[in-house]
Amino acid sequence: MGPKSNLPQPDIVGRALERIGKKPLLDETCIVHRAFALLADKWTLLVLLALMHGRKRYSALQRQIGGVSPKMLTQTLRALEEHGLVEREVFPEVPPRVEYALTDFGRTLSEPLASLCEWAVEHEGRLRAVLASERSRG
Amino acid sequence: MGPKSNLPQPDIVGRALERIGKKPLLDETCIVHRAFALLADKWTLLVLLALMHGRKRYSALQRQIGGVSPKMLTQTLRALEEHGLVEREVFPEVPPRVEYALTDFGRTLSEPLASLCEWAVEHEGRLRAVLASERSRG
DNA sequence: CCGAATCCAGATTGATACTG
DNA sequence: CAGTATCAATCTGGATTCGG
Repeated sequence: MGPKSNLPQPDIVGRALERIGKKPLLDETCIVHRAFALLADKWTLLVLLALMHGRKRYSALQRQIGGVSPKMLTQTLRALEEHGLVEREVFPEVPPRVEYALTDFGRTLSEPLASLCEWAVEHEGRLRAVLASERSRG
Repeated sequence: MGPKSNLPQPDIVGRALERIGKKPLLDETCIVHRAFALLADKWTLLVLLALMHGRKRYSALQRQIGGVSPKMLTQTLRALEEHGLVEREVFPEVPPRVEYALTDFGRTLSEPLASLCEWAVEHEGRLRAVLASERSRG
């Protein structure tokens, strides 16, 4: 986002870490630590990713995110709503309809999320191998 | 993987999602779902990020990652090792020394991780506000 | 009918003490 | 120094139930 592009080193992580500040690293007041605490959750990233496609109903989310129980989906959505990343809209209809959508703030996560997705897709072969060997050992 | 680069829209997420495939979205066989399951853990991202700086000893990691207990640090490191993202090296010395470092595979996560860090730093103000209001409500 | 709250069993996490 | 053991606490998820 920042037009700060004349840095000599191509070390993307180094650059990002420099921007974090001069903290030792990752102590609990560090914003990166805090941010990861919000996102690094079993369902949160998947819900955000699902909503990147656009506004969705509760039941659509439940169908698309395989394995999520209604309880955890609701819980995850409520947390995202509290954090200002997702908006919840209730339609007073019968049968009831509830829709969820990313807020503007939520949409700012599209780049990091897409980056993670691309990583997963790019390394699918190795990942599947890792996961397979993990299962065989229990 | 496919060199499919003549898409008209600059929608980074849409592009990433298209590259995931034509799956409905995020079912449990989807590699994105699987990959997130490996990474979306309370400590995993922080440990990986800490190791982006370079090779580190166990105690250095514990000091830098505020709040992590030895049990969870060991558990997280062992999982990362099993997944091929981190390498563990034991030096037969007294006192004992164990060092951890990212593997080549682990380093492929530098871009997504940096992207997340930049997001956190860029939105630090709003994030801190969100976290503050969360604490006040319990 | 759809969205969500409750209850309870099982898994996960964490603080602390301890060992090689 | 680098972990393991132990036990308490928290979190998770599925079944069931409720409410509009």
